[in-house]
Amino acid sequence: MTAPRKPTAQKHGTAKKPARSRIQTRNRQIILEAALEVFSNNGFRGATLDQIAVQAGLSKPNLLYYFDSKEAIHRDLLTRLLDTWLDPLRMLDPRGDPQTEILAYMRRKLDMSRAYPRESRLFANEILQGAPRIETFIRTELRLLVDEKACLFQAWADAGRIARVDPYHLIFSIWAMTQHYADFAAQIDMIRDDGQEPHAGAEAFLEHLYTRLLTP
Amino acid sequence: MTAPRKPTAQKHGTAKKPARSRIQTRNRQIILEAALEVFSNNGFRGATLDQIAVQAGLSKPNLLYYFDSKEAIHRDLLTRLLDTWLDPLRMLDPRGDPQTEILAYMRRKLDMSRAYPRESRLFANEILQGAPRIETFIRTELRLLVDEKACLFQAWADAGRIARVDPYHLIFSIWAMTQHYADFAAQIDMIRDDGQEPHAGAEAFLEHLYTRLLTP
DNA sequence: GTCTATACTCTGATAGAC
DNA sequence: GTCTATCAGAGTATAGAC
Repeated sequence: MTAPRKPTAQKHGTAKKPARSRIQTRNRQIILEAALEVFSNNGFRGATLDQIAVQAGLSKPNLLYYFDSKEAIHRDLLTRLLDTWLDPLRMLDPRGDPQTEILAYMRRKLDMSRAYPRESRLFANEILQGAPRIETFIRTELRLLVDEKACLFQAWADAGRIARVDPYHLIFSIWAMTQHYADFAAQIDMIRDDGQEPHAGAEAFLEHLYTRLLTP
Repeated sequence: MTAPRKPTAQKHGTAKKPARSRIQTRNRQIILEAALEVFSNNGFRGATLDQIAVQAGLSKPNLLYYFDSKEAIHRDLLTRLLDTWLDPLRMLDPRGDPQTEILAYMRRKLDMSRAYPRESRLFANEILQGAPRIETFIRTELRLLVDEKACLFQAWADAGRIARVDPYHLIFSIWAMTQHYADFAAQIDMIRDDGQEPHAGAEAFLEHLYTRLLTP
């Protein structure tokens, strides 16, 4: 079964990525999935290893066999999240039609918020606490990308291709609007009190809103 | 010194509100102020009585002389908050001009978010965790008020006095947009990286946005 | 009313058998 | 790799002197 693996001599000096067996990868995945559930609902301090262990169907010491610490699990989760967090904005094409592009961006963010509400809440928890663990990410990668796209929006406005609006507030508003349906889902559910998912009707509303806002 | 107080016979059966001396009221106030600071930055589980005690300049046991428990401090804080949380929406006048009224409501929410960012984050923390302690409030008082105003917005739209938009999403969007500047202030500050307060420019942007959206 | 000392519980992490 | 047992520290709450 297991093909005789070479000693995997870690060619590149420091043993950064220890080769992982199938069962290792699988269990790490199970733990991360469970941890996402628990961290997103309770925040870092509110979550306990016990909860995560139960959710994962593993024992507490076993969790710590796969990860160095509670902190390490959380860090891993955040790192993976940030990796994809920027994609929707990155995909925004400077050569496309301005209004179409911005609406498509809003739609991608809304889709992410619907497909990955736990990731959104994990992120929201982190920002609410002052973003201690992702400050670098925000100050560098995110900031750079936002500046770049804000510049583009400004150029579009200057050229009369979209209405004159502050490009930064435009981006903030898209974040606020789309993430709200994931982060405040509990409130929305309780107010609606029908069986509908919190995002129901949001796309049509936001399309209408941003079309109105951006048409020159 | 202490004037011989009558046994304060608590006329109304159960001793609900023990009469409080000046120093009691004052210290309770100091504790609540400190607790707001700590809870809003760390969430309920993330906050410790030690932090609150230091922030308040009192000893830990002294905190528990004025409040029964950590939970009690938090509950008191939330109760006071919810009391005023609905005011901006309550003030919305059915007899006023629709667009003016909705814009004024947005402005009041934005002003609250600027003047009371810690309260906003306290609330956000609570919702993020699934609103366990304020579920009743949301399902009754808040829901009732929202339903009432949503009904009004619908009537205004039917009468052609504002554009046709989903009234619930309209309200959600105002919450999302205005609270974002308090709840995600850390992120906004890091992206802007000028000295400006997070709310800078928000009012003009949102006025423009909602004027565009609502004009029939 | 306020403080020091302390009891007790929860939780992150480790030891060591299997 | 996984488990039981357990430690050490943090954190809420109480006792009791002043």
